[in-house]
Amino acid sequence: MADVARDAGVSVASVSNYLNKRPYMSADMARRVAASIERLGYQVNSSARTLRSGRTGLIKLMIPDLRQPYFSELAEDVLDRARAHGYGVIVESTTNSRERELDGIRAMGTNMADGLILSPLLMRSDDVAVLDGDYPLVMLGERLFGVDAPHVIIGNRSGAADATAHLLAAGATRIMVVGAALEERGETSSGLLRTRGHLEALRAHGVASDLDLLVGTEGWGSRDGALAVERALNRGLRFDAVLALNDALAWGVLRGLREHGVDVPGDVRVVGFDDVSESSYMSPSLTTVDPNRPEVARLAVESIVRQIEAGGRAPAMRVEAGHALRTRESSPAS
Amino acid sequence: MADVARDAGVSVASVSNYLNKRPYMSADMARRVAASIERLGYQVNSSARTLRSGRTGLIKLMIPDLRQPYFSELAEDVLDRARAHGYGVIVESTTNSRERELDGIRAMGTNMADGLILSPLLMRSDDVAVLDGDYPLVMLGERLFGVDAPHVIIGNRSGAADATAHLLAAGATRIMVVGAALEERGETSSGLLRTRGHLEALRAHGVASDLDLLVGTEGWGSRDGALAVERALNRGLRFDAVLALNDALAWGVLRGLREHGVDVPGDVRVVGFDDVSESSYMSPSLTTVDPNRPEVARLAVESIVRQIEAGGRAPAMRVEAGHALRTRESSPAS
DNA sequence: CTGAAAGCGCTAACAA
DNA sequence: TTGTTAGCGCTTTCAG
Repeated sequence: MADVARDAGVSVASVSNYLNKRPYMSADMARRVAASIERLGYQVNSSARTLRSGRTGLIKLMIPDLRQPYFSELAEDVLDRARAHGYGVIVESTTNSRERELDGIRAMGTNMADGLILSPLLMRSDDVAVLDGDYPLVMLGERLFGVDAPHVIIGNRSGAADATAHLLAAGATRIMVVGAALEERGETSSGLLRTRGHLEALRAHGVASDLDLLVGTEGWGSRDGALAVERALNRGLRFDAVLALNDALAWGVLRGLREHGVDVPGDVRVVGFDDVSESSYMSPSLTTVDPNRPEVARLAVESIVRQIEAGGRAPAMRVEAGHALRTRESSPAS
Repeated sequence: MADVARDAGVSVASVSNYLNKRPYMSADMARRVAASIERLGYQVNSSARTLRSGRTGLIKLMIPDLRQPYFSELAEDVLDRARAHGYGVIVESTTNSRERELDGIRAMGTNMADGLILSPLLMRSDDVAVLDGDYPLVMLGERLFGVDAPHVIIGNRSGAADATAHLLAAGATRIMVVGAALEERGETSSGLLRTRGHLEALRAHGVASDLDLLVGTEGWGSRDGALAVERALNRGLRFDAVLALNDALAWGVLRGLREHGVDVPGDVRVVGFDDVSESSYMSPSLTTVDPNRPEVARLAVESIVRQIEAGGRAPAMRVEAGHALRTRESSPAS
């Protein structure tokens, strides 16, 4: 920078002013500085800028697993919005490890990033203390409401309820829920919330629920969905519809049913959750709940940027992204 | 840090020594420093460390699109290997924009990251100059060999050749290639290389190639695959096998065929490329070329880390990750 | 083995 | 409007 200043015959401060687009600069000086920068091929050293200004220009995004299409698509959306605001993104996948999740959060103390967008999966409510701090933070999903920071929530309950209502309207009487989760010591999770939404819808429609139809899975991948169907069919479980709690599970369900000669939607209707892009191209194409991922990303990034600019964490609040049922072949509108 | 030094009754230099695990420290001092750090909850400020040491502890990963399962799985693998070496990863998706690709590369001049792992998509050979520099760099894929840096290549040609040989052995005579690319002013691309591998295999087996069977697509998503089949069928193209140049295309192909009542593998066999995890759970499950993604990630990260530790870019060289055909239902072993 | 001190390159008061 | 200058918090010689 000193070189540029010398070359342009101005002070380093003026170069800094130019770089940071500060007002009150003669057009002439701006021109000269610009020319010198160009000639010398100067580029700011971001570490120095960071040390002095306290800003890294980086947002940290922590998600459970990039291999889940839902999260990779979300990450892409976040990258996109962040770039629009001039920020880079450090992506961290917690790979379903609670320790990694906690470590990643603790690392915020080293000022590697200006803010954190966190989609927690395994943290427990007694872990929320690690999130204490004044750095900008946005929580994604509906977990951990004890945290005093903005939450961008998705319609887990209402989305699942809509999906269930849709199946009931189509005449389903026995809906198997794949990926279902039941109350676990006060913790919330997408699975739990979606399951709950489903049960609420059943109740609202006066349909009795059958615990046998709530099928838990180890993970939330296609493999788990296929396995769940396999096992259900083998033990003679009767069902005329499946609500898979995410699309990857639903793909596996479609495959599992197909393998057993069960026609979709003829014999069994299937609905997923997430509206991952490939779901339109399954055969049959998948009816699913669209949680409006781009909106989630937009709200999250905007909040984090606002907090960064304001210089600290914003108080707890909830914004919801809205959702919609995408009706396709696996469970056409009745 | 000064606080810690004061609290422990030592100099800041000793604290720094402790932090950086330098040798020659009395066990007693180490203990005291550790205790003070613990008590004060001290965490190093990475910007200051970076400014002074010139190392960010960050690797930049540039890929075309996180929504492509191939790239999100690759990114996850890279994240994993990088973490194993103590590095964080700044992910940048170039979203199929050449300008963005170039901008991202230029930003390396600001020392935001210690090294760059680049999977180029749209750069042209006349753009390679932007990659000039001494910073650690690893190129992914088989493009841009003019760049003087290590390349981790995948078996595009040989993988496609194997897939083709497999189809021919199964009795296929007319193989439609979906996503095919032909020579374009000296540029290489995965599509081109895979197409070339296919043609080579045809030739090796004495099978005439029919240009009509080389079908280009706009993108490489399921949608493009489904459209390609749709159009081929509509214009009466005859084929008894499909080589889709990536799995997402293949999924679309499976759907397209299914919609038209074409049985897979009975009427038409289908093979993909990438062995993305969900491909095992399509119905039928997809035969595909496994490019050994984890190995690609491992080689890339190890090379970049080695370069970072050596303090600069390594000379051009090629390491290949190896590949294997995964035979599944869409084209069983004959 | 430990401490003192000189910057890394930049930004932001403050002065001019 | 532009210039001077004091650090940001750490690492790293170099002395002791």
